[in-house]
Amino acid sequence: MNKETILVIDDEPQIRKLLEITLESHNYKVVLAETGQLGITLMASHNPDLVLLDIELPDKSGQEILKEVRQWYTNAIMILSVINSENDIVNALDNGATDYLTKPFRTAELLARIRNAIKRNIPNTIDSILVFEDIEIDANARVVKLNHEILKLTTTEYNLLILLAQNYGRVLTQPYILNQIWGVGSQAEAQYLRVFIGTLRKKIEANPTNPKHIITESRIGYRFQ
Amino acid sequence: MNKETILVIDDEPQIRKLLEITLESHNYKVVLAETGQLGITLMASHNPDLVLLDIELPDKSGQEILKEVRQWYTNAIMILSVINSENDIVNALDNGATDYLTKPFRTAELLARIRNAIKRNIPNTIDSILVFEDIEIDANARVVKLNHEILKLTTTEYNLLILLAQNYGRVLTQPYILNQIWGVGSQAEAQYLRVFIGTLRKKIEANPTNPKHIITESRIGYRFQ
DNA sequence: GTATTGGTTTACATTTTTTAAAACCATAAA
DNA sequence: TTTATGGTTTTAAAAAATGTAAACCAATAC
Repeated sequence: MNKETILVIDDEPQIRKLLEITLESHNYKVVLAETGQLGITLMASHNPDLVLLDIELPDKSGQEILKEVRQWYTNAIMILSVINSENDIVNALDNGATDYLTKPFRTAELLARIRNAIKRNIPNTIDSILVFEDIEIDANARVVKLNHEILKLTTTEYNLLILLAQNYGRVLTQPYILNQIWGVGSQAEAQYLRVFIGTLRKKIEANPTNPKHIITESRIGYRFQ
Repeated sequence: MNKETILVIDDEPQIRKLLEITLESHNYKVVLAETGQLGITLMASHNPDLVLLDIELPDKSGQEILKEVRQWYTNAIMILSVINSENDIVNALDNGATDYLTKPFRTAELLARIRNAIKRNIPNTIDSILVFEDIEIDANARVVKLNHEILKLTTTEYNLLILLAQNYGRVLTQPYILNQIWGVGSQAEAQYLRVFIGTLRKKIEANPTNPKHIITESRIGYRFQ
């Protein structure tokens, strides 16, 4: 499964570093922002599963950010703050914060509250469905259909197809594909790729010998269309 | 609009009285319980919008209550406790508490957290009856029928089936299922899942060796159809 | 106390997937 | 025609994941 992404918006470098290390060691993907404005941009571009938001930022107050982003951002926003005033807490919660934790926080509690908050996120219903003539890929459900019939693909086959399909029309080089699917340092295993391209073609091409979807670009790589 | 109902489970009469007055003056309907056992009964009969649960009760620990009722009660449960130990907080949240507030609490903060928690309740009974060919699931009545015959399912079997059925057509990863059914940190117990998938298949599949409903997606998880 | 029920564990058989190697094919350059 | 290059197919072996039966244990009902 994909790692969950957490965006940290805090102006203190030490806090950012601390959170980055803590969260990454618990298998989250971490994105950092130093200012509120950058934070908002990153929320829009990365759509993180959770935002850790410092309420006091140099450029913009956390309360303002909350009001602004709650128009379109629906995942969890947890406030981290040195301020323990009741007024701030009430305002933050009423402005749409999911939770409010005062600094200094305890790590295990923070992590438990993060798990809790992410669990309550409303699952994204915008189905990312890609359709290419007879092939239909629903990345959300992890289901691929050929002529409306569900196809059985192995993990590697599926990952490869997704990679190609998400870059349809574009030639992906062999080293790039190998790195994406088999990880770094697998250039030597260029042979695997041919094997899996072969099995994929057998499953999705009407005529595997004369492929319509997975096109070989000799000496370069492959292209999906 | 109908008044929102809050169930208070606490053994101290002064706290009950205080909460009753505070909450009623903010236009909530309040139900009181002195013991854990009575609290559970009232949760079942009144289905309150939120439960305020003291973690230390004479007859039953709040943690036990949490584990027990989270099988069927989905609205918010807020823990109120004099205990401020990190361990208790983490356990409560991982056992399904919505929030954890230490006594003495501040009234405005409590009210803001209550508003916040109730807002996040998942509205009930939207599509409580699911039908898949020979299988009929009435989540409201907690009844599953196979060819119009009522099936006897254990709690775990039922929860697993509901989880799969509510996400029909979508592949659910093993870690996700484990977290949903057995709680946080149960990835190690991947074996349970196989056993229960097995027993479920025996009960709902015409031919358990060649399942039509619960499909295995090797290395990923399972899909219901 | 005994029986029953449901959840947990263990052990092992079975199946699926991945890796690896080798044989084979097609095409174009020498 | 031969050789080099890249691509495809087949097969075998290894590794990993899945399924199933049965033993075990705790809680509850009788």
